[in-house]
Amino acid sequence: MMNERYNPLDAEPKWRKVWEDQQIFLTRNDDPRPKYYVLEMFPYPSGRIHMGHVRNYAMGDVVARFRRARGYNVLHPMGWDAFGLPAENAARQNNTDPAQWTYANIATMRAQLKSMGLSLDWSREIATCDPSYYKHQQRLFLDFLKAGLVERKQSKVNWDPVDQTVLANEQVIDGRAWRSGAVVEQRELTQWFLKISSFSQDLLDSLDTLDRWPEKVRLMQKNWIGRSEGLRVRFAIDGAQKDSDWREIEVFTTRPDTLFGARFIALSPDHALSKHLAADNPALADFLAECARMGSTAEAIETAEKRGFDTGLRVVHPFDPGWKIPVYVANFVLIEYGTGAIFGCPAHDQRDLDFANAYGLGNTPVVCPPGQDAAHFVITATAYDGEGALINSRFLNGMSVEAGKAEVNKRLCASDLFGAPQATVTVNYRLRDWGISRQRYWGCPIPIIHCEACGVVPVPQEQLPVTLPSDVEFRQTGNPLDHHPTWKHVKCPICAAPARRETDTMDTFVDSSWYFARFTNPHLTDAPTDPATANHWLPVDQYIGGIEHAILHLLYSRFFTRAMQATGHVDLKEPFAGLFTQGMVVHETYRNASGDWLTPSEVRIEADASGRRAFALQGDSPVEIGSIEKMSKSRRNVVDPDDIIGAYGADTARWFMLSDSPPDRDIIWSDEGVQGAARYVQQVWRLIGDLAAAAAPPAASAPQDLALEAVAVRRLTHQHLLRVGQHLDRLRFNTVIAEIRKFSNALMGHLGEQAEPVSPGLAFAYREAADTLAILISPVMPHLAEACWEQLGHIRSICLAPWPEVDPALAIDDSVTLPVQVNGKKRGELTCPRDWDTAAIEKEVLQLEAVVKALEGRTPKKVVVVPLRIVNVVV
RNA sequence: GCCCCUAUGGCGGAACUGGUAGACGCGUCCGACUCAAAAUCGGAUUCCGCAAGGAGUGCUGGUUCGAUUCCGGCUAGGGGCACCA
Repeated sequence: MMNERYNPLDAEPKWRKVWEDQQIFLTRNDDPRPKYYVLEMFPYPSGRIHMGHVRNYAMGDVVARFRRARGYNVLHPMGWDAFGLPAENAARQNNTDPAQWTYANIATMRAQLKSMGLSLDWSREIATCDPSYYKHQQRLFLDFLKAGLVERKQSKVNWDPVDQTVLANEQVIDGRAWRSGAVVEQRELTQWFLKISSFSQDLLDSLDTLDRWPEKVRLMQKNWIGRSEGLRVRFAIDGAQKDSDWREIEVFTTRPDTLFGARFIALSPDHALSKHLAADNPALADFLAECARMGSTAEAIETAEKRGFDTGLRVVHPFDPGWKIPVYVANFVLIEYGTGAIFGCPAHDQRDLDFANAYGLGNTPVVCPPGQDAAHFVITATAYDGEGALINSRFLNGMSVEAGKAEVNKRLCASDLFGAPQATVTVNYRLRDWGISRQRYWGCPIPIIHCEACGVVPVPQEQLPVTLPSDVEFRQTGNPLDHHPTWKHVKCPICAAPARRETDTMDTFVDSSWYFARFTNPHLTDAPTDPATANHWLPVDQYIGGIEHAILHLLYSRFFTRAMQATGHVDLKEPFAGLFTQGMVVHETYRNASGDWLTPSEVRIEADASGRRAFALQGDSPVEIGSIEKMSKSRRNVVDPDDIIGAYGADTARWFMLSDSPPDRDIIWSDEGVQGAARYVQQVWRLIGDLAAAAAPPAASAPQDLALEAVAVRRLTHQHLLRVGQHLDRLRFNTVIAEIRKFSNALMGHLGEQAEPVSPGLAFAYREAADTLAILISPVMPHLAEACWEQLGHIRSICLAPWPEVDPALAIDDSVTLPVQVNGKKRGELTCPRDWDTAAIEKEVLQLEAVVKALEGRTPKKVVVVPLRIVNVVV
């Protein structure tokens, strides 16, 4: 018998070498088995992996290994989201080359990921900063351009004054830049846009088909797309010339039912009419300038008063030619949404009420809440936006809000203003087009040439890739490509005249919007994808990553897949059939008396019945144990994966990462927990050793008659095999681990009670149990599983072993133990054959001593028998 | 402000579609081994109670033979959106 301790630090590298030498995780595109594509969000090569990566990739690897054992041809690739600002910042600080910095980081992190024992097909590795990748991204851009999915337009953009670049709306959080944290300014620039809004409705509708996505993510995307149905209404400007450009104002409203409550029209300061009027009205021009200066931070918006400027214009109410309504320019009206103009109904919209109260415009209640007296219902400081009956609204009086909307829609769509319908029913979306221009060096160049004569000219496909120059200067602020002496000067592809390259590069979210497709044929040189292969592998069956990408990355990828479908690169709409969002890794924080944060490795913990205390290793002074928070450099509550793997091995780290907490919730990293996992590694090793000593040879067949205890062991095996498989299917890794521990606990208990010698039947049962245990742990602890497998006498890698089949006859007991309740309180148990009918159970239950006692002579009113579950005697 | 999610022992959490609440682990306590410690192994561990027994899944009401699970009302914590008309 061999009961030496298992040494993961020796064993793990050995097994990884075996996998690599035998190319076990190489995936062939022409493998005939059913496909399964599992993908974890690829990392940004920041320098080192962190515990969040360990958790993410451990989960994906369990899925990959489990599916492989279940007979699937698994695609499980890895790559690098390698463009982005940190490389440029490092270049600026240390005078290094962004490419060198990035590739050095990749080398470090690749080695770290390999030390985790992930079953990745490294032959498919890609880096988005490599010309062999971004060449195809440029091709996609040009194809999208041709298909009308790209637009160049002047637009008001979010400008990050620190990073000196443009940000998408999604990258502005509380008025601040998502990366630099700077307060974002508004600027007018010409930008490239991807027309994500042309898919608004489809992106919304298809959310319903994503039944293996978290409800939360679908809801967030739904809100982000922000569909609202309403009416565009054209108001004639009072006294305007018939043929004037400024004879009407169009507004968007979702409350046409409140049209008789209108008190004003408000234009956005950026509305064309506002600017037109300001041209010969200096006071208005001043007001517009003031609005432009106003910050867009959350606080600024929160505290900003509603301010307006009376233009002096009046419009005509669409239902009453004699009713004139004043036109204001108001600071709270957004140019980007709807038509950039609204009609104000103060009684039923809080913003409108605030504005009306500030300018003495009054209000007319037109919706009367249920139970209120219409004659006495007044609005003063709080608008009413609920349901009710319409009042003060002529032909709408008495109608519900819903009916009123329908009536107004019907009438206004049918009536005429200047030869066109006065109103149209429309749908508005909050989702806006995706501005991708960035004034940065370390990104994918936009393959466009600007020519004085020919205008905007796409770079001809055969000239792709447009590569980044390597000799760049980072000491100036702004875009290094713009400062480069030669790079941007080219000949126009059409007329050969001197022309200028586009110096903006693409938002890095573009890079990650199609990498999952590239993995299917990653080294193809003449096209982004080969559609047959891409269509075979896609969609990704299981995608795993952080919830922080719920909107940005996932929505962009959904758009990109549609755009790639429209341009013939793939033939599907939804890239990710299954999505799983894992929780963060969190840890206690430690602070010494002078308020400095300490890392976990600088702290010693003492615990007894009175609680836990911490002391600094240096000086042994007491340390305050603070709140549990996401691992971060600022709080120093980080644990380095290298340290853990170096001390305990990868299997222990993986096992602990997946135990305890449900995978979608945060997990608290604790040293005690890791030690528990390390203990279990040794337990399994001992148990397998003991079982191996008593087990039948590999591939032995079952003896004819099995003794009772042999059947009992087989039942244990098949019952736990069944449950582990069920939990794995549902990605419930914490309960997977609990079931495996239950199984090994039961086997240890059994082995402890068993007297020598072992019968042939029992030897067979041990063989089955040990083989099964090794396979059950193999997705989570692959190195240990290999060592156990070898110990059990197997020659080929456990990675090639099929997942055992559950024998239903063994997985299901033929007798059941039913809890017996009297009036809902448990009083006893009844063990009976599985197939007993209700009547037999009822009869037996009423004779149970505990039941008779609890009845105290009373007659049962009713006996509820739930088959295989419970019996309840009701008195 | 609007929308959503969550709440179970000392701690992380388990409980399939309404059916024995607390699986599995961590911690703690007791014991074995040891000169001793570590490691390891065995036992106990929701609360009250010596016990019989009783109470118990944030609070509160309801549906049900039976509720952690379903419904209504609250409280607390977390998240998303936010002058979106």
